[in-house]
Amino acid sequence: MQSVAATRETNAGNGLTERQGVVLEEALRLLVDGGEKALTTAGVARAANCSKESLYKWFGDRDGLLSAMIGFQASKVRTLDVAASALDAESLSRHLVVFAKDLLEVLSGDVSLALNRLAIGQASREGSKLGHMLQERGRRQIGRRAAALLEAGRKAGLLAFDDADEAYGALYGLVVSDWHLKMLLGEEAGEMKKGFGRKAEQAVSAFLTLYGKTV
Amino acid sequence: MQSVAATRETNAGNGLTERQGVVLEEALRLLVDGGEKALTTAGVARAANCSKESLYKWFGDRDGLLSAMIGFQASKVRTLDVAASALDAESLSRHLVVFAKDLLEVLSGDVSLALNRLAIGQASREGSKLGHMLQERGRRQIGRRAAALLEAGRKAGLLAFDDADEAYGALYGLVVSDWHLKMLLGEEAGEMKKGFGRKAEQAVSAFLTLYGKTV
DNA sequence: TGCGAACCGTACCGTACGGTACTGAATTGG
DNA sequence: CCAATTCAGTACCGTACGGTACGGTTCGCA
Repeated sequence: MQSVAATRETNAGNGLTERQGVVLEEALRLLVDGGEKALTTAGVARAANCSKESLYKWFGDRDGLLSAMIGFQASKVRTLDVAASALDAESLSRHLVVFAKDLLEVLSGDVSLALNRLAIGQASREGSKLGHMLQERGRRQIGRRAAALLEAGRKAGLLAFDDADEAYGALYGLVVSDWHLKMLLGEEAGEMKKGFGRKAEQAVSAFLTLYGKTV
Repeated sequence: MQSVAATRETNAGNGLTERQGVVLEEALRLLVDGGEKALTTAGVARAANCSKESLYKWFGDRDGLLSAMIGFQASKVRTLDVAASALDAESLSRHLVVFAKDLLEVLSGDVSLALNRLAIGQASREGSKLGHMLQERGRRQIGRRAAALLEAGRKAGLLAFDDADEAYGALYGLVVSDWHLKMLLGEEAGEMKKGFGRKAEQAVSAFLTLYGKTV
């Protein structure tokens, strides 16, 4: 990085320089590969070719680094808004299946699993600050996408529910079941990914049986 | 263990002396209170009034202690077998609701959450040995209870499903949804426990809509 | 050309943890 | 009453980590 013009925050509204983004990327790679234990300040500095002093200047302390990693990763995942096109029963079903597959893909991603493990590990102490961040910045996003989809389905007379949260909870549970926990516990994700398509279709079919208006 | 007479394993078939059981109990308390970071060998020794040397003699190393803790806790949770009584639609529903509530109670328990957090934290490295233990000794138990219940329902002509695992997956998902993850991430469990009853009934109702034979 | 800011690389410090070794007390069996 | 075993308590060692300080270098800027 050189002249301040080029160093200026190029990374959305994060207040992060691109150099810092590169460092966070490297830190995420370390976390994914070796878990929290591998995420040492010296290790990050070595991997990213920066000095520990810079790390502390940019992120304050180790916890600040962790928070920045979660915020950084969340900022990269933009949930595309559903084009509120006219829905019929068939297109709603297709949209739901796509959503279900995306959900499974996101939850089984390397970085997602690593960050969830990190936040869960820190949940006992420290008031679960990271847990709230992950919940807010991650789940809320995909939850909004689902809520919009469900609401559109209801507006189109294709779905019937009183409580949108309850309906979303059912959809989430049918799609994810205990797969997420199994993956967090270390079950090989590679073997399970093949079943995502079938699982998504089954879950959506069941969800429509519960909440669909069409017979 | 020495003269084998006085020190004999009094704790089921675990090969554990009762003294060792007390130590593990204390270790679990430390883990629940302060997370993995609080579970130091010196801390356990101090809390349990034993020497570090004894800890290493009994459990080998720190990982052995962790494994022993999981095995010890699992050995205390005995899943009562369902009395294969004659089922009608109403009693099946009641049994399912009880199962759902028990499931939520177990998953939201202090020790369960702490051990799951511990195993998840260790999942990245070490081939997730603890994760498999937890999966095998914990989930398998309650899964068997559910499988027996579902099978009884099918035998009685009250449930219709081809794949028992799939049906159980749906039941689990409808009951638990994302509550488990939220609690693992540090969401206050106290506030949520009030909703367990309603949640269980809703989930069972939905499950019977999907897999019940009675109209 | 000289100044200052940012930064890399490394050395350093205090601490805390896992694991081992030793000592003295208690208990047991003969 | 004595010898043997176990164990608590403590001291100790090596290591690794979080955090800080410093020398040297690059680069923009005047």
